[in-house]
Amino acid sequence: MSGDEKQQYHHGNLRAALLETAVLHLREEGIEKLSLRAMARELGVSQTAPYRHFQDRNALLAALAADGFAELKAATAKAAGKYPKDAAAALQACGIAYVKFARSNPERYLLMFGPGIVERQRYEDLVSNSDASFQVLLDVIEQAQREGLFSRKPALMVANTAWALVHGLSTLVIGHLQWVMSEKELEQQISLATGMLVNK
Amino acid sequence: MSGDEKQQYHHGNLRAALLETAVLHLREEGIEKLSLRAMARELGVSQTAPYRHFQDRNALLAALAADGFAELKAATAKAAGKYPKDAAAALQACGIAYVKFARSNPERYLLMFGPGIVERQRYEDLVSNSDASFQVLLDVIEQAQREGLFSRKPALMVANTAWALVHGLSTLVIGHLQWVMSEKELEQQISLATGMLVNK
DNA sequence: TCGCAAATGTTTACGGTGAAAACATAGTAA
DNA sequence: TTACTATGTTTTCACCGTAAACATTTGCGA
Repeated sequence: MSGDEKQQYHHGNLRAALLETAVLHLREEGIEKLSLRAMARELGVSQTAPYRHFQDRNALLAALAADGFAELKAATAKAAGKYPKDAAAALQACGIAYVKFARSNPERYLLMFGPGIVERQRYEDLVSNSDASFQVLLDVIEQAQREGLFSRKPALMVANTAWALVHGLSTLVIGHLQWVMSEKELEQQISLATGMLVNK
Repeated sequence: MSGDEKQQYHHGNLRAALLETAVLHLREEGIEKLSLRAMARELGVSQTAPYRHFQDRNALLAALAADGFAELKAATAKAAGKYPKDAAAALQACGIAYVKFARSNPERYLLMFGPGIVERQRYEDLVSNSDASFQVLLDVIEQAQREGLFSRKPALMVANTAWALVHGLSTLVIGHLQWVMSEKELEQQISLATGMLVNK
């Protein structure tokens, strides 16, 4: 795109630019205030230009959430990958990475799991990215079962439980607790929680 | 007041009526679409009348959430009260009641814990009702510890874990899972989850 | 009982929003 | 060059939240 400042009719990369500034706006003002018009203004583009790239506001939010799930998956997968031979440790690392993601992207996390997007199932890659991020956790759990943990418990229910736990910790840590804590305390909390699951 | 249908200047009970129809609108359309004007119209009242009872839209939502927490507290307390001598059973019952509340009031639940309300701490009874509903769970946990469960673990962290678990199950059951299940399966899932906590 | 203040509604008005429709321009491939 | 397609723009509409000024009712103290 070069460095010259000429006013161009075509922005050149509006879609990406929209998503980028949307993340910023989301972080600073929350979902309710996120306005297509304001973003268009900020990008020096007409108020209806965004509609060339997203069917409507909801679609923009869905894309934002889909990206979020991709990042979440990457973060947890990376953490879990560090302990290929110790599923309990992997689970714990995974949980920590999960909650940290939520903690450092609170508004986006709430968008991903909140009521902000209607008819989510209509957005293919939102669904698939979401499933993929769950799969990471599921894999860890299954690995754990191969190592003898969670014996005689239905795998899926265990995975549900584990996910519920980290998801719950995340949403609570994000906004609804005074007991939000230091990095260190947070890790202890997560360790204790996941530890209770693996029965240590 | 009375039963005659005369057009009256004063509605008589606008505040309560607003909250009531807000619950309905919330259930049917979600928070984003909930509009003061639409509600006013539906109640046959001018579009600015609601502002006599709520400072702004946010305050209305806060009141709605506060009511929700009161109901949640009542539901869990009632469930827990059935097992005064068996904390593990009480915890389980409490969890089931909690998730069922969320499941039957999904939009409201998401309002209570989501980003829909800004500056929650500014609304006194939202904060106090929220705290009170947490207290129910905390009491059960402490009772459990007196019975010897969760030995040698910090009480607060255990409570956090328990809350995270039921909260996580709730939000997941509400909207983000295909594995949303029958009433029976749900209870099994919760039993397994809380069971894993109490180490059974 | 009267009268007045507070509570509750109404009218009007402003600026912001999502979105549809018709039109303009730029880039691309024949 | 020429036509097609992708991308922006202008204009327009129907909403929305909410502030200000005004009206009516109600309830309470004299």
